[in-house]
Amino acid sequence: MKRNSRLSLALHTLGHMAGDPDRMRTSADIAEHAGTNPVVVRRVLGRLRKAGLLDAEKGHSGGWRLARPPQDITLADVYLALDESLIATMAEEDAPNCSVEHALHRKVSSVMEDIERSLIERLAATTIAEVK
Amino acid sequence: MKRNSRLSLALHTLGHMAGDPDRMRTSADIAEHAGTNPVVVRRVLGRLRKAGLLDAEKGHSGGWRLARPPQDITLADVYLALDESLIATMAEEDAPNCSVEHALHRKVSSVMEDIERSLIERLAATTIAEVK
DNA sequence: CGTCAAGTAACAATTCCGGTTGCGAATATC
DNA sequence: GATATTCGCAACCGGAATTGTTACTTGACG
Repeated sequence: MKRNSRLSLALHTLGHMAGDPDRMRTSADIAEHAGTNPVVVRRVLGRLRKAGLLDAEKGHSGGWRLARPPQDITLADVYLALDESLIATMAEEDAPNCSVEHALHRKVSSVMEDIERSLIERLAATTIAEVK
Repeated sequence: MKRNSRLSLALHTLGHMAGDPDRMRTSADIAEHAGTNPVVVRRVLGRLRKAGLLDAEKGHSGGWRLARPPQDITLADVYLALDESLIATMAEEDAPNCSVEHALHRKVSSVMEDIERSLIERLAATTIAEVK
């Protein structure tokens, strides 16, 4: 798998879960379908669990399941749960003693923050139940 | 220097050039001011040269200079010249034989493209002459 | 008690990026 | 014309980040 695959893996999995919310899935099942490793799956889905989007149960007949109805989970929820920005932030300068550098950083950072807000707004408009 | 520093370096340098457009600067000068290496500077500024934003001259009294008045160079020009997206693209799946995967990819990609357009629009509203 | 599955730590493999060196080409100065 | 200076470029190194993998622990169910 390539880079930046965490969001892809998370959305892909939740998309399938939305289609059959009651089914319990193990990380091995999910990993096989997604073409990756069970540990990787647990790493990614663990974030979603901590964010309250998924429930996980151990032992026999254990696995993963949606913690909320799929209509109540938006793409923004998943994006924010992963805490992994798709919007690059400006490289912070250690010693911003240059006024030009400082002004540029402020300007571009301001734009990027607006863009990030806009992205979240767009993602919040779609739930995982709508993606099939 | 950290990641995503190419745009920072480019904008920083052009910002200074905008304040004194006639001065010729060598990559060694620029590198020292930016705290990096002359070769790195040439790598980054070389892209801007190919995009028509900068002129470079070899030999004695050679160096770098703006190719256009600073009022005619926007942040978007620099961003596009570097051909380095600040917006992450979705990991392309090799075999998109999964309909959920496919639908998700289309949905998210569509949003990301809108966001990228929006970013460029925002960057195009500011010229390097305005950042001081 | 044994099995199954998540949770987690540790390590290897890969990729990406800036930094560095070296050399060639072009141009100004002597 | 010789020399010095500067960009252009290719090759390689090293660090950082990410994914893949192994191994072990914890907890739940039959």
